[in-house]
Amino acid sequence: MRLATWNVNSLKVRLTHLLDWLGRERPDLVCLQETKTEDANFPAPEIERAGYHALFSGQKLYNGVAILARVAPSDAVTVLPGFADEQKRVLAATVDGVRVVCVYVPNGESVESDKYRYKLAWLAALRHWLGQELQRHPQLALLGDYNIAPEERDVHDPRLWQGRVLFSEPERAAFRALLDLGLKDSFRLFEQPDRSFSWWDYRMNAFRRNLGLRIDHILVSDGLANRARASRIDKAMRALERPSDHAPVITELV
DNA sequence: ATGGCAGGAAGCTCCTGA
Repeated sequence: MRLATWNVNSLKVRLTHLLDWLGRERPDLVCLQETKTEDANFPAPEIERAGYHALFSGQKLYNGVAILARVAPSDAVTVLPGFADEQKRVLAATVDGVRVVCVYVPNGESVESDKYRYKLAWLAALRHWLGQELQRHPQLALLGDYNIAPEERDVHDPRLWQGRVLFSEPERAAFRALLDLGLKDSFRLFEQPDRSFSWWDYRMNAFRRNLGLRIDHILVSDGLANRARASRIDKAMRALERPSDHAPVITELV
């Protein structure tokens, strides 16, 4: 079973890239973030023609998440229980016996921002809910744009990013708190190239210079970790014309 | 160098992202 996550930064703009990529990689399951697409405008026919069922929870302008799966998903949830939120950032469903949770974690803007406090509160609510989900679903995967680089090796210049949003200690602590629930960072279960990142700023030729962060992750429960066989970042998608600023992350399970 | 680049909605500029 091949699991993937990709922040597409507008599904409308990235649809051709997505369909080409689905045909080439044939993932069994894909979590999308930043679809920026209202449900009424979701390109369900094109996705279905590519061989995928689609669940989606979107809104105009910002946010928006979707789950694409070759097997029909069931038991969908579109809200973070106990956390009133207008923003469409969560989608969970069961796919082929695996509980899949797709998240678009708030960016936070800066550590001084109200959005940063919202980010930390949101992450606390996610952790609380996931604790319950794991009790019910030992085979669980949490995929998405976490907007957190967990370790120094996930940041092109840790000294530059020290204390800043996406790499601040409270955010990294929130990430570790997710691991403490019994989740593993599937990318780090395998040997990886140095300076592996999943996001590069559009500006300053950041991609060409590989000035990136690894902020998109696939965490798997202990019940799934022993099925993991490989994980990688599909950096080539960031090199295309008119790319998303994020590259897809793919984890293979037996 | 708080710059730069991209998407969306609006409408010739602004907000947000990371």
